[in-house]
Amino acid sequence: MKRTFHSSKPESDALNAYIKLIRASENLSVATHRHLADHDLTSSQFAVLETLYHLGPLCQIEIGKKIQKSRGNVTTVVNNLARRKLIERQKDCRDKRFSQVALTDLGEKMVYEVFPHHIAGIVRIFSCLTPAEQHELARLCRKLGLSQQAKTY
Amino acid sequence: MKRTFHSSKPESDALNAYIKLIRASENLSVATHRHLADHDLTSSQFAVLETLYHLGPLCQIEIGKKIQKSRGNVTTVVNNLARRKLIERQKDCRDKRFSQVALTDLGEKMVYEVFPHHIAGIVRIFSCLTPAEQHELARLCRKLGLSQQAKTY
DNA sequence: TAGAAATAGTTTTATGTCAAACTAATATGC
DNA sequence: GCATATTAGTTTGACATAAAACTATTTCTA
Repeated sequence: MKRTFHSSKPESDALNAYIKLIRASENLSVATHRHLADHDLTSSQFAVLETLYHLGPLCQIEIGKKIQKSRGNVTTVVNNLARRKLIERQKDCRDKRFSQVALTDLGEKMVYEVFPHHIAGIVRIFSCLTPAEQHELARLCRKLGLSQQAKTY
Repeated sequence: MKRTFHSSKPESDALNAYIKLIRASENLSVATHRHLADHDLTSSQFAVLETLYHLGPLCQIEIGKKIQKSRGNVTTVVNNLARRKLIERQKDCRDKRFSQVALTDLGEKMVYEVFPHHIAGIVRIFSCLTPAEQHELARLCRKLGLSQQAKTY
């Protein structure tokens, strides 16, 4: 079988970079997810805990902006964390539409437990690249990211 | 608030590269997903169609290896594509455990319709990088990917 | 060759994810 | 001031995803 569409040079260059980047990112996700799963946390749950740790209590819309997820999804993830008493919702008295979401003591403890190992894992994975290579990778990814904000695909 | 864990230089280099790579990849996913959604296809559904187009009929285990997803997930995605008559399951006569999954004519038509635009979108996004930069990005991502296969995080 | 191990696939359970419809509260404009 | 916009959050429906338990079939092995 092995059919394929015709590819010009610019196409195959772009496609190759695309597939390599996607694969690298998927591998990173798998690795980090595996570690977080030891603490029964998903990536999104950890992202919420980490965000609240760094920035303090936030409303759900703000959380959504930080972790780049939809409103409905934030409701789900926050529900699952609240059920485990890792975070708390508090209705804002002034504007009852808002809920302030804050880490509980238990949630903070979880961040302390998980975060250092999380960082160490990432450092270990990236240690196959020299510092210069890490900078260059970051630069290229940033350039790629910026260019997309304008484009509609 | 703005609390943060202490970060050494190697840590912040790795973390910076990590976050930039994840973000770039997420942006790519959003862009491609938006296009595919116009044809009511998810990324996984398209990945299955594309794989079957390139390699011909495969069993579900093989599909799972190609698109890097679990057995159960392949069942789900294949079900959803089969419901729309884009693919067909055929029980293997020799070994009844296997199902050969093949594109239907309708599925092939879908690939022809979607693929060129899909490629064009990727090329457009990556056009913000020079060919040399695209090569370098691919090289760094590949290096990162390879290093992970050995490591347990 | 009969029982055990392995294999392909499905089902179940729990979570994530989005979009769209919805509710409740606040802000705006005439 | 009241009708209308907007905004924060929830709910719903459809799909994705993994892990684990399960079924059916085949292979291995003693």
